[in-house]
Amino acid sequence: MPVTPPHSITELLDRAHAMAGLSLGEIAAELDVVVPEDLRRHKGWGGQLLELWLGASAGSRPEPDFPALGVELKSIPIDEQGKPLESTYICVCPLTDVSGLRWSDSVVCHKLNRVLWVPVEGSRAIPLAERRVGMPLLWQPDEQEAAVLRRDWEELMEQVALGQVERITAHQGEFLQLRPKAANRRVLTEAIGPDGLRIQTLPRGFYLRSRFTAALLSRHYL
DNA sequence: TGTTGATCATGC
DNA sequence: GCATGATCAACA
Repeated sequence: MPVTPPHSITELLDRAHAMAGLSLGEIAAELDVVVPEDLRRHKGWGGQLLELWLGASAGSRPEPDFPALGVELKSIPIDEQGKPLESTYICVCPLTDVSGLRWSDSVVCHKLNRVLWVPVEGSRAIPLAERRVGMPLLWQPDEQEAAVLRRDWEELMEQVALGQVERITAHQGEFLQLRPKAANRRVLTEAIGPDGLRIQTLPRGFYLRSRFTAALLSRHYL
């Protein structure tokens, strides 16, 4: 029952491989964690269970789950055919002081530099406790993927910098999209407005389209 | 039926 | 409020 952070990539992968094939209920039992009825009011439960098992540093800091290893952990819900059921949240989008911000310095770039993807059966037809964990995949974007991600990011951030954040929709971006990320629609944060003045707007987050994660998974597993 | 916009829990 | 972990559910 690992709780200390892994000392190496190898150790992290060993732990992740040991999870493959287990159900969430089995893992929860090992960790003495209660399994909720469903995820409606426990949306991050699965991800946090994996964090516990793998020894990820807890907390809500804007840094990788395994700081010493530079690895970000992402659980990804998949259907019967192994295709992602949801887009993947990456991080919040800065909405002020963004002029001069470069891709290579961005949180998106850093987070996606090394990701440990852990597929989990996500069909709502399967009781939560019975959903199984799949084979983990340690991934780094290849040149083409990185180029598109960079372009998406630059286009979105340019609009943010120009005070056009409220004109951005989730339709934009080939791989990366910008969507609301908040407790509810009444939450406000500061942003740059159309006239360069500060405005209050809904916080936004960067997400990876499921089309992208689907390609990434199939490229490795197929 | 796939996506977009909205929402839920938690810690600080 | 902001950052983490995400999925829900209405609508195109």
